Amino acid sequence: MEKVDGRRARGDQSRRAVLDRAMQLASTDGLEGLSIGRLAGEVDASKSGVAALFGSKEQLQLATVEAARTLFVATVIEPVREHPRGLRRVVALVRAWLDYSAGRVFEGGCFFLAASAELDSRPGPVRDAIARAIADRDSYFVRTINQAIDAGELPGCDDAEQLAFELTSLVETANSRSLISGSSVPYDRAARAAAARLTACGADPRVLASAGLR
Amino acid sequence: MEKVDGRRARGDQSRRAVLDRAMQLASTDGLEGLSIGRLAGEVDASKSGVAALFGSKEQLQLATVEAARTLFVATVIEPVREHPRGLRRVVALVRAWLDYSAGRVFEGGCFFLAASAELDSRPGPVRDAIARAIADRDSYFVRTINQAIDAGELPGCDDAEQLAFELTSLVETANSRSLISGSSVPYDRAARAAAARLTACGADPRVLASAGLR
DNA sequence: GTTATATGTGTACGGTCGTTCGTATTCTTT
DNA sequence: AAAGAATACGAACGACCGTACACATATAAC
Repeated sequence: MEKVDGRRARGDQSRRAVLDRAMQLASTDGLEGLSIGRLAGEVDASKSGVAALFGSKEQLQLATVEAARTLFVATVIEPVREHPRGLRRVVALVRAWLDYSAGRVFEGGCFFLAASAELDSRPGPVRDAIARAIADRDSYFVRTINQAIDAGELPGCDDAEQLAFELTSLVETANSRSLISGSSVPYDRAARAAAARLTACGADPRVLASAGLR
Repeated sequence: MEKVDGRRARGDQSRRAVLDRAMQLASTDGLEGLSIGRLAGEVDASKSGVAALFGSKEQLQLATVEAARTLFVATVIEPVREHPRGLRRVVALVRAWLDYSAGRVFEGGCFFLAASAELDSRPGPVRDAIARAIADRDSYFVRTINQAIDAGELPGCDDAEQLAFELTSLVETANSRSLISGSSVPYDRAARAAAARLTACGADPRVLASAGLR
């Protein structure tokens, strides 16, 4: 007998509908490009209604970032956690991250890369939220790599942060280059480079191949 | 006896003043964030005057991209061309590119990375201009690497495009990570990774060290 | 049943935007 | 000297923006 608050339930549903659109819009037009009026039109609601649901544009942007974060975790992180700790999970993460980008879970490619580039130099709560999300993602990546190192599956690697930086750079550049050139080749280049980098660290080629990293 | 057109000379000077500000503004607030009125205020001109100088906002954006391209060439490409062809020039390019980003020639970091991320998914002439500038820069990079390969200075490298992609990804990620985290560490990571990547190709460590790539 | 709370709508306000028009001024061309 | 072109300005336009307020409605809490 869960206590359901019909008001909140309805409101949450409306918020979700708006946020679903807002994430896509923000990934292509930027978080600053979000417009309450336009958003309201796209979900068949009134402008003042949408404004009331979020309070202000900045709060709408923050909610959009949080929704994107949740979607990223559900799409990339959660599935990866089903792989065993160690190298397997590292390569699964790289593969899932590339697929998330290439699969255009967000119309405009990786949400956080777009948002980061947009708000890079614009101080404020929204920028801070983006920075935090990226820092969290980074630290998860580093932890995952460290588990592989601890398991002895990357004997040639002594700096997890450095390796994380390099693998991240491949994924992110594949994303942006694919978008601007309209080609999927960058994803192949990134996968190939990631495989080579991990091989140089002594990773088992069979594990790499199992994730399609060649 | 050069024929000077006082009108055009004056107009060009005004345009230059506007574009100098526009490049900086666009690097932080985006090309879409450019506003004719705001720009006019910052160079002490009238809104309609600035509008007349460029015709339309889109033409102002295109002129801004062209100005940024020229500045990039003057800052990064030209100095690098004074180094001899081959590996020396490759490492000089990587170093100059990192320095251009870290030195904040544009307040918002690399202009083209910011513009590319912003206009990724927004078809139009401005996006096309960005895409062209990036493609040109890429092809120059590939050509430079091929010269080193032809000179036998990268015996372990058989795919210049792949190497260019990887080095580019390091520079660009150093840029964006430095901006969002407010740290210069990413530049060190990128330099270290670039050095390792080139060393793996058989590059002379002394040449790498001469450009501060370690 | 009454009061409080959350969702929604309609309307209006002040502000900024890009663009246009009329006009004055300066410089080039003829 | 006259005509034309390029700068520059001020004013005004219509459109959209975020926000605020009044108000109606539905649900929860008491």
